[in-house]
Amino acid sequence: MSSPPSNSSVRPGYHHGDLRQALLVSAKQLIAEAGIENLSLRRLAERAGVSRTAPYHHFSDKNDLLCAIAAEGFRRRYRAAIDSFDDASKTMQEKFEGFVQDYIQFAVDSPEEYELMFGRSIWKQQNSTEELRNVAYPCFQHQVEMVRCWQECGLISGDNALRTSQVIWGALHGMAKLLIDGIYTDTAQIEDMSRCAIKIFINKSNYDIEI
Amino acid sequence: MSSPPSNSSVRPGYHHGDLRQALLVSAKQLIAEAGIENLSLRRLAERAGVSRTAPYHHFSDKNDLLCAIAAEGFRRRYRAAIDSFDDASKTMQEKFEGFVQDYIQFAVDSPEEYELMFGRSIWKQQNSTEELRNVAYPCFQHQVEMVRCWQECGLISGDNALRTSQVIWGALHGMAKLLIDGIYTDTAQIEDMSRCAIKIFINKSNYDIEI
DNA sequence: AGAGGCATTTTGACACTGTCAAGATGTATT
DNA sequence: AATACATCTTGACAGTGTCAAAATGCCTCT
Repeated sequence: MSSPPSNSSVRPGYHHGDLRQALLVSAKQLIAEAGIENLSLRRLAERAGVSRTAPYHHFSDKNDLLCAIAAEGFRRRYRAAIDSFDDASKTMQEKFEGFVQDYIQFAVDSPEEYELMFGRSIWKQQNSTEELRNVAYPCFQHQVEMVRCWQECGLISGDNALRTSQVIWGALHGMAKLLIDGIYTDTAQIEDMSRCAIKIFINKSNYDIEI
Repeated sequence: MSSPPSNSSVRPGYHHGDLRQALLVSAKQLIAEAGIENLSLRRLAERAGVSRTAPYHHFSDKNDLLCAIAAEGFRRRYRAAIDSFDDASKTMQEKFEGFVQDYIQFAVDSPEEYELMFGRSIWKQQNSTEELRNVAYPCFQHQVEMVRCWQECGLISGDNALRTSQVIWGALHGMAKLLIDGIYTDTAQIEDMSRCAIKIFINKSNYDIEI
């Protein structure tokens, strides 16, 4: 078969081929293995077979690299969220329940990636790249719009979608953080916690279908 | 006046006097100024006027130092929480509202201390000291007990105090984190957010007093 | 084809960091 | 006074992010 024109990682273009992509791949791998705090550009370079400072011609900064990885994650999450919410075969309540459970599950399944995407390191001060903001903010905005829908159909009470969304996201983010940071140590409670959160946020009058 | 026997920081006991205490004080100061990630034992030692490795005779580790500071913070928070909840002049609803607002306010006022106490660095893996756990867990437990009270008096719905407490704490922790980590950038919304959270968590039937 | 320009990579260096091993210093106890 | 012990210092090692300058290879233009 002839190689497809869009894919990379095979053609040796210049010196290395596609260092930028290789670095991103290795970085994600290293982060998943040992956590963000154990990611070093030097080891990354070594693993890619280049010298210590080679990465600096593809990322201005270590922070820049982290932002790029996070941006990738946001793009993926955004698409998944949209696909899930636009699934016509699901009721509004199912969509909300799915949103809650998927959110927590993502954090628990990929704690290091979650830590990177929503952690302070890339958001603190002026650390966030413009690219990161451009892809993350729509992702956040989408959550507000979903909450607005759930409010309009009566599933969730309240009129201010932004405030309500901030509280709900806060709850999911907080539970996720407490879990993956090691404060909530009993991971067997995850499902129960999610259910409890759903119960609290959904209008009582609408919540007589389930168990 | 003769110096009181309990206080320290004045008497030059051995070489330095009370290095351990001096390090804790300087560390808290440095953290408040520049954040946890910018705290280095070396600069700490320099500021205390001792050599780079002197701190290692009072703390086995950098992590050990951080845990000690966090433990101090938990002791203070625990006392404040108890004092507030045991205040007989406040209604149950006032206590809950105070709990929510105080929690967020503490995080916003002392973001670096909050980050240290509830951040991953001291909780991840086996990082937490036994001393830290011994003082932090009762603090967490107290929150569960408060929620149980609020449930028993009908202010908050649900029967499982632990689960409900996990969700409520999660929400507060999440909102606090999103604020101090720089994802929620508009700090003017703090009060509104707190109010919205209170409204969501309090039983609707009980919530006809306020505005 | 040759030459210049440019992206890419490397080597060297600097200023940091946490932490260990040995030795020196002072305090307290016998 | 001598010995034991806590405390502190010096030196060293292995890391880290990042900059400056030099080297290398690819592409394009003449």
